[in-house]
Amino acid sequence: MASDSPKQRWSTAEEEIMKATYRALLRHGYADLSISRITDELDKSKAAIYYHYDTKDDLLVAFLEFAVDRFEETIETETGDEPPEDIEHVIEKLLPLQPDEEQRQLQAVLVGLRSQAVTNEVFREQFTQIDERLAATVRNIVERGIEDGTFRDVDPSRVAEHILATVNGAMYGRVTTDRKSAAAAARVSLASYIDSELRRRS
Amino acid sequence: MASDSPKQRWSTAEEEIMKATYRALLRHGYADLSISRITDELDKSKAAIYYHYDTKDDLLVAFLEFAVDRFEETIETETGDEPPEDIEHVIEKLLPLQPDEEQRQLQAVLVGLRSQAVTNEVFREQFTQIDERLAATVRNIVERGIEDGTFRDVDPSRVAEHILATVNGAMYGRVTTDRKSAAAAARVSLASYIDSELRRRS
DNA sequence: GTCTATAGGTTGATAGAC
DNA sequence: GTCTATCAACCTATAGAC
Repeated sequence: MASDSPKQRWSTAEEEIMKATYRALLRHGYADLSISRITDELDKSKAAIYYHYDTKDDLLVAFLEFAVDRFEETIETETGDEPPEDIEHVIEKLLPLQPDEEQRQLQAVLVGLRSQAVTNEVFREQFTQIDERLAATVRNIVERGIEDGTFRDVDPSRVAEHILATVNGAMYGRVTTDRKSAAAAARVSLASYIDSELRRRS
Repeated sequence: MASDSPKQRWSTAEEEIMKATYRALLRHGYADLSISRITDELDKSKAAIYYHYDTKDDLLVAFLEFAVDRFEETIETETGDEPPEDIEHVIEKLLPLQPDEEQRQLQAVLVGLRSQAVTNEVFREQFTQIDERLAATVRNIVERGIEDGTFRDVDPSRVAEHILATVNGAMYGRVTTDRKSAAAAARVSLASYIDSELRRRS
């Protein structure tokens, strides 16, 4: 009942396994991930992993949740009451102009996991929900902007999907190509779009 | 010397292997691709594959070229002289409103390959070039539009990156989520953006 | 060029001791 | 909960016959 002791999702051992999986994925990528390679990053044996997870698939599903949690923590967005700034804020969280190493790594791992969504239904459901939540966040901001008169009477859903697709695509390009300034260029153009197409002329 | 017999990139046997690899990737995804699984889709033995390709890696690099060729064939764009329509044309090629099964499959395979670009330099260089060519195509159209007065004096490079990111992101979402109408919504909003932000008011 | 057979290594997973 | 030792299955790759 106390305010601390928040229901733990991961025991200490499990969290160590998740972190080792994270490091192994960074080093080898999803296609070359194996239990042995996770063990290489972990101060435990293979059998220890199988004590906590029945199969490799179970471990991967758990890791997907772990990575998604981390992702959604980093974009947790305390939303203000200035729609244009709120949108900028969300975009900066999703597609930082100058991402630090931690952000780049998490995105790289997520892209590896997300590609599995093509053939794995559990993964696809997770990423469907992620995009659903992100689109809803943007849509809500646009709706508020329309109500308070900051934004034109656009279709909030369409605009939200446009923004989400651009941000996702720019991030995708950032981790799968060497086109260093492409993501920033897309972001600048997106901001200018929001300003000119969304914002009501005064 | 004759106009036919264009330098063949793939022998008959090699093309059969590439097509079998394609089918195996569709069925199992990149992470679970093996020579045996390619053989399952092929009327040849494992040894036959190793006669044509020294290692699995060599085969995968060859397949990457094969898939990229197919992709660039499908978007080969006979460009007209009406910039707004040319852009619409390119976008429809990259992100069809109603993709047929063949288009969906090729995109699914490409997303699987592209995720390898995160950890594999050869793959990353290929996708860097693909995006470079696509961005250049869009940029050229925008530049022509500015010159002939159809478009406003926007930054062609930024706008091109914006369009490419949106299209890539919407395609990415299409093959990795179940959000069926998201891609179409993004495309409609993108078209409206091009019309309102790019097109010069008359 | 393609085959069968096989070598040698790694994989996911388990048994049994502590 | 974690360990070592082990297994069968599968993997990439090659040898040698045709």
